[in-house]
Amino acid sequence: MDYLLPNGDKLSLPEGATGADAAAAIGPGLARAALAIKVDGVTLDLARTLPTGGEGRIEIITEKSGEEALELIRHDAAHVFAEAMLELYPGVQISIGPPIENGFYYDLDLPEGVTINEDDFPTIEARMRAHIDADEPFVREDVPVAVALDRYRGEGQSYKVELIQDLVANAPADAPVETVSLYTNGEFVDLCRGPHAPTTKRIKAFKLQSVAGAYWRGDSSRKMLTRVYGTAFFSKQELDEHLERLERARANDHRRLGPLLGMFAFSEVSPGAAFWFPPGTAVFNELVKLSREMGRERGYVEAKTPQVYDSSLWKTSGHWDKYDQNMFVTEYEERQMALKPMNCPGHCQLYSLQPHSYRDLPLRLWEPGLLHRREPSGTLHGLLRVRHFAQDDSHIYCTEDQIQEEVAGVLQFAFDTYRLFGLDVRFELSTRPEQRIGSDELWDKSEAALQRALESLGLEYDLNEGDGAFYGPKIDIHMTDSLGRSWQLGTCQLDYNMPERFGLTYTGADNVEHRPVMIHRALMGSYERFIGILLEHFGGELPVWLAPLQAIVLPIADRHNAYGAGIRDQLLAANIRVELDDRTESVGRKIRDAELRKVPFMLVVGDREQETGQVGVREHRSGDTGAVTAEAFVARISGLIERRALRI
RNA sequence: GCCGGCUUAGCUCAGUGGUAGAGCAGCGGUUUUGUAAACCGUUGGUCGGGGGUUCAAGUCCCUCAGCCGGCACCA
Repeated sequence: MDYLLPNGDKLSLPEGATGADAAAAIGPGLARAALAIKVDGVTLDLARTLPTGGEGRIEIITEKSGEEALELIRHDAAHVFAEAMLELYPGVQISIGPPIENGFYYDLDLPEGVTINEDDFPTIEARMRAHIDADEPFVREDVPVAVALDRYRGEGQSYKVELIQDLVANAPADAPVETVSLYTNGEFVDLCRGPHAPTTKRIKAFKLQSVAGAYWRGDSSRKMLTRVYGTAFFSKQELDEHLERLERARANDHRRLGPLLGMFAFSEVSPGAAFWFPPGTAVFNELVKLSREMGRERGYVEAKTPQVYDSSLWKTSGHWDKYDQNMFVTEYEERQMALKPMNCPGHCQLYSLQPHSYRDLPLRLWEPGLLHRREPSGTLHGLLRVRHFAQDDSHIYCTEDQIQEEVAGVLQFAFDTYRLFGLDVRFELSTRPEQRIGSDELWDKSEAALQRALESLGLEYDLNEGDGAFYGPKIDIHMTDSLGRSWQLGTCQLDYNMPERFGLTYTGADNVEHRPVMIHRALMGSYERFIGILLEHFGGELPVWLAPLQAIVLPIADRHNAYGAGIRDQLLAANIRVELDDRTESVGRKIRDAELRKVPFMLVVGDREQETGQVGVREHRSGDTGAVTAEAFVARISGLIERRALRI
């Protein structure tokens, strides 16, 4: 059969040829370098017979193939890890061990009373190293289901038994599962779909990284297994670089930067709630001001609603049933009250307190509302997951005909917002879940409206089928933190349900009462989370308009303090966040301290500046940029702040 | 909430079951400084809280809390 190579060349191979044969036919160097072969987009072991039929496009996977190649040896490393664990901890039950982004993990059920921690890694790694040095081939074997079941029952590997049983049970009727594939390396046999590299020796560098708990099958009602994370590379150097990258990323952790910049801190007396120092509060308020200004330009109107509500409101909204575990509830004068975890019920109440005409719609209510959510202790994470936060929250009440335009407006607004920060965000469209309310026709219409809005703006998005809210589909905006963890920022959700529950109406042109549709939207999400993400994105070097401290005046000697104070006052008068460093310290010291605080502008003033009415401007990281008059500097920084410039 | 780890001065961290330490910060003094750390001195601790073992606990055990890494959760 003729196969097609990536460069367009044809490769003729006899019937029954394997991937290894293909690589050898191309050249001996490639034969040595080959890890696996990709046929029509499917990666296979080199030892497997090449499929006939199909287009026959083949590509040899080598170390140079990037992620696909790394995935192979990381998966290999997971097997070697399990192999080592079975030897070191008799009675351990193994479950699954896939490659993941940047590494692999393996979930194990350790024998009763046995735990492992990072101190055990050197021993385990040494055992893994021995298996890698032994150059054990990975051998695939397809065996009948009954054989595999017998094998794992005999070994007491109940998780493997369950996996096989589920494979059989979940197979489609027209393609029943009769065999499963086992991969053997050394004495170790693992139920595995593959593919794998030819031998363990292809793992050139690896490291176990952390141990964690993980529920079997991701189900919190099932047993918690022990998960070990690790990674593997084709060279020690790449591994070291990877570990250094992780180390450097920690420098951008907002939990480190926030206190360093004097922005916020946390205290045991209120876990999951930030204490905002004045400089952090200034940053927070800049963002609120931004959403207020941008909203006003786009027809949003600001409202204020209460913090604490009678349980009847939460019963009406449905939170009392579905969300009670996540609310702070209190009681007084024999009434049950709860702090609001969301703004929408309050906004619906506000809507219902006045009559509405179709002429009022769309009504775009905005409130930077303070929320409290009783988040489980294990979920808290700096500013990114808190119990107390404020959302740039809006609820748009509109007619069905207005949905399309309103959603497009929200997305454009989101786009405009994120562009200001240079953030590269991901949009995700989540469609109808299995458990839902409303007719399919309504869902068709809602999903189409969201999709059209995304496409009309040319936004790329991922589709999350079945992940919508029970009352409507949604578009979420995601971004990753310094360590690559994904967080949801903004959201735009269509909701036919809550207006119904609250009996909201408007009088149409036909003088008949109609039900408005509601769009929940938040763009930054919570200001807390947004600030956390911004800090990590900018590594603490926020744009001037957002910087907690925008400029600092550094007198060279004490005799310049009075002049410096004058400069500071001039900047204060122009609404610039500025300090005077009049400590009895050398300029070098003052500059170093200001650099560490990442202050965008340092204004050095000495004899020369004092005589000419100037300031010596030093920019964070760029260094001395020369002297200008104080007025010229104020004009420059004010301009940067006013137009919210991303860069100096 | 669950699994594992961690918690010593404001911060970063040392500290064999036997007298709690260093650097930085802070404070006091000297120096008056020209673009990333002047010099000298000095304050500062219920060793996260509580309980236990022991002649003796920062160190060992139990427990609670917070934090870190994951898992589940994120309406």
